[in-house]
Amino acid sequence: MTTKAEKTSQFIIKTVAPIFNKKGYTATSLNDITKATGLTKGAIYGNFENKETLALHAFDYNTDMILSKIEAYMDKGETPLERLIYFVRFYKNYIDFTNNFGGCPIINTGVDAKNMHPELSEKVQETIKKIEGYISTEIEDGKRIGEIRKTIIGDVYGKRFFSLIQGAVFMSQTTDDKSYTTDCMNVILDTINQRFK
Amino acid sequence: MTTKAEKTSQFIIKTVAPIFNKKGYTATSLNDITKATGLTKGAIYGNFENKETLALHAFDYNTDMILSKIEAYMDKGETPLERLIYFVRFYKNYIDFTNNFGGCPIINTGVDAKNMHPELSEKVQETIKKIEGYISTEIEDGKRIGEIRKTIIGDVYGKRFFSLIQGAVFMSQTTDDKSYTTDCMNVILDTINQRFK
DNA sequence: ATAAAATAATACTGAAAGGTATCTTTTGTT
DNA sequence: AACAAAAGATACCTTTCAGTATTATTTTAT
Repeated sequence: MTTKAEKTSQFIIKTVAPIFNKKGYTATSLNDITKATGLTKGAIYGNFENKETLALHAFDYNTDMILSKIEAYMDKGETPLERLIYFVRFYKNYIDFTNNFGGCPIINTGVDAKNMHPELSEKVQETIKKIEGYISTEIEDGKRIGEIRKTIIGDVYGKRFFSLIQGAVFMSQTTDDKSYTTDCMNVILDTINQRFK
Repeated sequence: MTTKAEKTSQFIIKTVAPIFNKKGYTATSLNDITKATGLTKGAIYGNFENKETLALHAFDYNTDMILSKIEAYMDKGETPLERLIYFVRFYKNYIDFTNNFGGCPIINTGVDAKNMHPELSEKVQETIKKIEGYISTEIEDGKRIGEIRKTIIGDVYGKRFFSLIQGAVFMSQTTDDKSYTTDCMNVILDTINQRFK
């Protein structure tokens, strides 16, 4: 059973998540929050200890949304190599997806929280490691079943691919030019086809 | 002749530039500015119309610093291909360089200004185009003198390389792990050696 | 050296910030 | 339907915010 408070909390997080993502922690004011939710400060502080706690929940909400979507995409593949390819394909439409809530939360929060908010910054780093793990795990699994060359090191390509992905996403979202992501994802797919098999 | 005011203005910009870079526009307060400079609000507002103008000058200061350093590096090369290689080598030490003033201003300001400050965001985009131009110009020049294959398109590799560079820089600076930039710059250098000649 | 002009310090403003204590309303239980 | 408990609204707190008008102090040119 979900209580009223639980539903309100979820509603607040969901409503506020894109605002924190767009404006960053400091620039998002309690006024922004009450205006967006239609609730008063009393309601907000009844459900969350303070602005910081709410921001942490908002980041979790955003990342969970992305991670579950990645996983759903990868599940379409039946072998490690196929799952890896679906992972890359996911990022072809990533910009359209994240534009709905103000851009990539990893980049936005990563930059916003660095130097400003250690706890939030830590969460970003964990998310990065998790997504890199998606890549390296599939590579190592692919090696084990003979689908991917033994010379390909999962960790190396996890970091390398994710660097290119995040770089392309940053460029696309700051210049409003989708060609960065589409081209770079094709580069990754070519690399996989030419060197991984 | 440089007047007192011009020197003070320059001092303020120089002192405040890393603060804006680290904390972002909104999170940087007038109190931060007066404390860092040792000056009072009267002095700040005597030299700058408002906080926004100061932030714009601060961004220009940061980018000019980087652009001049890139150009100095590229000047070491005597041919287009050599200059391109020196360009990439520059980014091998980029993290150590930008750590001194709180990270890459293109990434930091790009994220901070997007959705929040159109004029600053425009400046970031111009800087991106400028640096991509460094890459594509050398490629096209290299093609002209027969140093680089005709099939290599400058614009394409300008965007592609800079995506990987900025991605690696983002990863290195948010995870405090220099290996992203060192590995990715090696990847670019390998690509140049194997496909450009 | 001095007067005029430029520059910086002081003291202040109203607005907005995050947060809280208290009162009111809504909810679930009997 | 009545009541206790939970949830939300109101009104207020202190602090900090960007910005300014005025006063004091340096510079600079004569």
